Amino acid sequence: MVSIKDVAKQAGVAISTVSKVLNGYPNVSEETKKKVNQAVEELNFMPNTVAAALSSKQSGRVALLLNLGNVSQAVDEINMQYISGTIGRAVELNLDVITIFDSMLKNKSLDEVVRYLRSQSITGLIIFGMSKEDKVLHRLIDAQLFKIVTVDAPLVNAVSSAIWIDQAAAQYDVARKTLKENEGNSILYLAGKKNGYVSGERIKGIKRLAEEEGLSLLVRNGEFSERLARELTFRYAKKKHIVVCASDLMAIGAMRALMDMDIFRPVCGFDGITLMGYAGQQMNTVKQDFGRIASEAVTELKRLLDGGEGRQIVLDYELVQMKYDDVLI
Amino acid sequence: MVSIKDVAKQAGVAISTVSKVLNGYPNVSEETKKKVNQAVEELNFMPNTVAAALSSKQSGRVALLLNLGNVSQAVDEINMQYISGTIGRAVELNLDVITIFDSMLKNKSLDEVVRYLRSQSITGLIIFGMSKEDKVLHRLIDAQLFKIVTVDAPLVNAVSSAIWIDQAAAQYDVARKTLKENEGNSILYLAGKKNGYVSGERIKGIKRLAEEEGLSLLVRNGEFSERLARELTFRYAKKKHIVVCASDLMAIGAMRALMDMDIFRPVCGFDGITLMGYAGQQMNTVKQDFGRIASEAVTELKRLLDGGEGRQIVLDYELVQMKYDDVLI
DNA sequence: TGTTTTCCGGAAATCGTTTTCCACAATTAT
DNA sequence: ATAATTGTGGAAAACGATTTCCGGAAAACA
Repeated sequence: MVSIKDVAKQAGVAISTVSKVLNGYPNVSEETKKKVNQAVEELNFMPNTVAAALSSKQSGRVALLLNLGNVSQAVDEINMQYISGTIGRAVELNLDVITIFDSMLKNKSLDEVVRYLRSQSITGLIIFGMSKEDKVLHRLIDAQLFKIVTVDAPLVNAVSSAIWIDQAAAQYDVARKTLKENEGNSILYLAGKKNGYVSGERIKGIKRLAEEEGLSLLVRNGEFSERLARELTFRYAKKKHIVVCASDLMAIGAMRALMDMDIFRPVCGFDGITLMGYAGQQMNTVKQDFGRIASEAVTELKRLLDGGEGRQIVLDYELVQMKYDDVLI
Repeated sequence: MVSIKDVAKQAGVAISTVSKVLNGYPNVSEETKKKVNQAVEELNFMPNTVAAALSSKQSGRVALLLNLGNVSQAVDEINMQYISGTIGRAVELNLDVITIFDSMLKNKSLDEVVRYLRSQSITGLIIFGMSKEDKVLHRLIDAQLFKIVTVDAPLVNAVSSAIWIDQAAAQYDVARKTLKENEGNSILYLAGKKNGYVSGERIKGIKRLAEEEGLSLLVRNGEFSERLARELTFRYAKKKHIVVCASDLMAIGAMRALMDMDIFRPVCGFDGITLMGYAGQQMNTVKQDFGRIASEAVTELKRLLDGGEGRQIVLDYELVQMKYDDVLI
């Protein structure tokens, strides 16, 4: 394997000089740079990222932490977009990505998690979809031992950034649109996880709408479960209701229940997943571009790794209607 | 960070001795082992995998190569199962996993790919869903520079194993079952990719069935596309046909087309993805356990890395009918 | 011309392991 | 008792980078 040593020999310079050129340090003359770069070309040299990671604690090894909480095909789609978005951008920024699932961290103490990450020379993390209850992750962020970007969790400090879309506003918007299109004055809201950050925000949004418009509002906890949404709809949905759901999957469950009950009332969802096209009925939903969110998260993490300060980033969303033709491939 | 050096000091032995204990080498007395293990406990030591990888070219860094060819939510489900299956098992076997998408390898020469893998200290690969046309990957396997496990591609040599299910038999079985349940004598077969290994095998299976049963068989290429399956069904499906599809997604497209045409004929699919539950009609399909396949692939790769010889492994499958209740979460 | 400053490039230590080789002690064989 | 064998642990050289520090040449200043 061709190493930096071979490049140095070929270029007739010292190893350290090659390293400097490669990493764009100052104090290297143009002439020397040229020699080195030429040698790199000739030898087809590519630096060993493992050695680099060992040597400088800086070299970008990054963990992607996914919450596989409910495994379902709907979530699969979202997670795949997270993963491909993350890895794609990471390659562009020369970061190595290790994918980790929350299940691998279960029953681990903070100490063990830190040790595991350190043993992998990981210096940065991107955490997707973490819940309020996850004590270990919270303490991990608090400890400020790693640069962290959270997605959909408002946790910011000196070395951690947070990326999200304004869930409350989005929920408000999509429900309001559905309402206006259908002339109702009563809402059944099927919420997500009790302890989820996004769920809480979405509830705020729907409450604001109800207040502003003077609507009656019935909130039930659907745990992001299609089955539960179905059951809750059977139990609580009245003819007057517009059913607003905290996720597309729940919206599909609700819609199916309504169809079984021969009640034809509007339902709206949240996420913009493909499955919505198969729901049998066109619905409003909030489309989040998960790939872009992931890509932004990586970009932000890179900024943190380069010494940037933690901050919040709010991304935009889009209201769409999804039907079969749109999702057909 | 606590290193092997600290452990050595704590245990009152040499660094090399600690390493030997950790890696289970012989020529270490029980007493010394005990001392070392105790020190490891006390210091909460965890070896730095990066340093290990650098030092011994053996230390298990493994790449997971995914073909994202058609991105669709159906494939997302499959890929997520591949990914989680791979990573889950890899953790158990102490392997690091780097996830790579085929798109990252596009337009790269064999040399570049090899260099990239080497620069990452990757010694083993698992390749999911590769096509016959992929010259670079074929040459990569031929070169025998890396231990490789292919899934659904019959490429075996001294250092590469292949894992698959018997696609021909599975296609034969599921079509035969559907046929027997419905008393037809004519098949419209919507095939997958022209150059896919699995597609070819499945065609063999359906041909054998047609021969054995004396059925008329019309084969059309559906490219694993739901849209194309839909169009082909509109164009070619006759009342007498049973429509056999090389994937669930195509089966859904075909089923929808039939419904639009008010022809009610059986359709069968292949894969066993969740989306089948939303098709509106219960269908036969072949259920492949992708998570298990991935897990077996990792196990096999580990065997190769430990010096095992390349071989073939054939996994089993299951015929199922999928309906909404089964997929509801 | 002599002194200071700036600019370049190299030598060497370091990161945390693995692995080879060697020395010593303990055991066995002669 | 001496020689040969074995078992056990340590010293030290890798692995391939990064990074600190230092010395000499060139440029700037006096």
